[in-house]
Amino acid sequence: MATIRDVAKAAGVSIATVSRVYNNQSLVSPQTTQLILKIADELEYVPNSAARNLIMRRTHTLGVLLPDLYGEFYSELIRGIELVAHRHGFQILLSSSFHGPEDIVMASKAMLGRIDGVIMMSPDKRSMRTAEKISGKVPVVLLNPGEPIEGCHVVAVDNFAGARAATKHLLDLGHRRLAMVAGPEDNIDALDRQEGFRRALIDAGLDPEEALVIPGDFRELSGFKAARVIMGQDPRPTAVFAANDGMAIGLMAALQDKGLALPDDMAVVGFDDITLAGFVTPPLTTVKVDAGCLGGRAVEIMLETLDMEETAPTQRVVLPAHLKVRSSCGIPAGRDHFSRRPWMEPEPHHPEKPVATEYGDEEVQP
Amino acid sequence: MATIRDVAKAAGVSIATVSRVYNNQSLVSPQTTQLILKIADELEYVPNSAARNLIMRRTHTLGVLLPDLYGEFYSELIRGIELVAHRHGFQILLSSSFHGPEDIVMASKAMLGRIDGVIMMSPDKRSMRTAEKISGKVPVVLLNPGEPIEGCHVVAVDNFAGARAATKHLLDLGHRRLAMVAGPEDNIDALDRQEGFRRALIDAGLDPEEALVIPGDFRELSGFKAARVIMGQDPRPTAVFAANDGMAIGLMAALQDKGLALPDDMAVVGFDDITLAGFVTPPLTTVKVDAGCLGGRAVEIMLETLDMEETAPTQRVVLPAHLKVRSSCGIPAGRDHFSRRPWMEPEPHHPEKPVATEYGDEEVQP
DNA sequence: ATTCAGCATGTAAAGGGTTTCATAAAATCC
DNA sequence: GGATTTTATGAAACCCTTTACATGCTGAAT
Repeated sequence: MATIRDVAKAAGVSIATVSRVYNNQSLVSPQTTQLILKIADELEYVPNSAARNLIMRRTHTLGVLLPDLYGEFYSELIRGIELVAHRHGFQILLSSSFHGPEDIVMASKAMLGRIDGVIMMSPDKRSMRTAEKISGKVPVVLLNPGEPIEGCHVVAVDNFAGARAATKHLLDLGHRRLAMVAGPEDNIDALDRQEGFRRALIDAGLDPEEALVIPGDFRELSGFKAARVIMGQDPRPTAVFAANDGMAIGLMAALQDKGLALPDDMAVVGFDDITLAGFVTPPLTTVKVDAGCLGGRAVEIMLETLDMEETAPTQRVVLPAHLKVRSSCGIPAGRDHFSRRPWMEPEPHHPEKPVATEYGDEEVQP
Repeated sequence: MATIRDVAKAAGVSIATVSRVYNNQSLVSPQTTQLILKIADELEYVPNSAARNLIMRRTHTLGVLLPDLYGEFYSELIRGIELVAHRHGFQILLSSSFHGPEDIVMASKAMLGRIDGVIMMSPDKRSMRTAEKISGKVPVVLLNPGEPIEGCHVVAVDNFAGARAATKHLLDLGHRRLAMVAGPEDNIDALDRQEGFRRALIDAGLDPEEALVIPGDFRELSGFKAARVIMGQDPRPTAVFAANDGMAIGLMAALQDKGLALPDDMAVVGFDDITLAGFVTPPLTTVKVDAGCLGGRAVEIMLETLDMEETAPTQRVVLPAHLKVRSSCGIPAGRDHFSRRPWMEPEPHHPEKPVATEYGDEEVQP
């Protein structure tokens, strides 16, 4: 592969001049620039990025560490991250599917020197300690950490409030026997959502210990299987809150298979508002989590931090999780003459429409 | 940040010795190794990856260029890529959301020197030329290219055969007035699927020009909107083939909103077999495309190529697209006593279950 | 004519590692 | 006990760039 030296030799100039053509053309005379560009093209010369990274100490790359990639949540998260990063000329160095804290440490070490910052979402609280190690080297933005980590920015989703609102909605609709399909037991989001559920029950004067909580793993099938447990109850719950939409949809499928009419025989509420949630029948009432926004916001905070040379105070952004009422919870009074899918907008999530500009209603906590 | 020099100085050894501790411990005496490790730990020294990349000419990183990240297909594709890459200690340098061929060239240039190879999926045929430029520098694996490119490996999904089989299935069920919701008109997969649809009609002695083809963009909403066009036809089609599951589900939602009973009033078939396809009601008949496998296989071919120093002959792997019959096409005779979701397996797509070992039925073309 | 600013370019020193080759000390051999 | 091999370490070259500084040159100002 041609190097800057080959080009310099062929053009009869020094490597410094070639370098200047690629970095600051105004420093080189037009004729020389043209000549070098022509020769570089013939030689198919492309500056070696690793070498530039090394000397410039700027990589235009963000490290992204995620616990998993399964499901639309992560899909949208990465999409949001990539979209904003791409817009600023940044690339993404991705690592995922960790088996433990050591694994995640290894991955982050392998990134050092090749990234300008790290955006990480921890699978569990234990692994969160990794962030402390990295934060001494490069800026870190944490996604939904259980608790804040010294020196790291945080962007979080208000899982607790969202779950509480969703549960309250069911209670307001008159339901008294509620069940929940929970997420993975070591997952921070899942835990927060479960807490929100319990809190809403307490708020309503019910005993959260009496509510049926079925373990799940965020996957559709675990929701599907949960139906059997629910159907076996006597008295049977009248409403179910699933910790994410995937499980909610799995649950709905199973309930419908067993002959239940939704939402009349059973109200179901999910969490995340994946795209498909609006397209199942009945449309799923859920809590909207803008995963793309979560990622996009994290990148913006990272880029801000990178722009300032002095270390800035750590930011903490909490994105709201809004209840999105559709039909699966039982159509609220006064809504039944609307189209079944009135929330439909012209072009949701369209690539042209920047995720990053939709943060109007976020709440910033100092 | 501590460098190898700092560690060497603190330990009273040369940088060569420190380097050897991290690369080939057997070259250094146990005592010295312990000392250096201890000091490195105190100094929080981590070898700079950019510097290693530069001199070793090995980055343990794969560049991934994708047209978009929207939807479960890309989600699973990346997941498959990452899973196999991770297992071999590789990281992923991701770039996506391109606005044109120049954009994609820029991105790939920014990767050079930081990657060992490129896995790329082109948004359109035009951009495919980019692959030629890169292939001179690093190995390239193309995902679903329109036509093969000199010097590049190819992993493709048999979109044509899949679409043909899906359409044939509808025809075999007795349907004669078919409609299709097509994908983006410059998208290679979408085009192949449309061709498969046409071919099946021709096979059945029908005129493909008479079949209604509604434009779509692979998103749920475009399927939802297509329902209006379909309902406006007279005589109305009795079956619809959607170019992907997202649009199929959107379509089903709209048809059900309009009061149609599925599959009796209208048969619907999708493409991709996203996880949710099995959980909508009625369960969606579709063509299974294992996106994770597609990505995983691409990584494996890449790693094989990287292992061999001489240039190996380019491989071409075509992954089959199997028809997956569920209920949305009208339950075939003899199936109606089965559970509505008989295909449910214990733990589909579980992370522990390696995507890479499921290639039993792929077809390799020399 | 001299001085000086400004421009185009070259020289050489980083940047942080790996690795070849050389060297000295220790272990092995006869 | 001297020759030879093995082992542990160091010196320096190298990977490919960027950039501070030096140089020579042109043209304007004095």
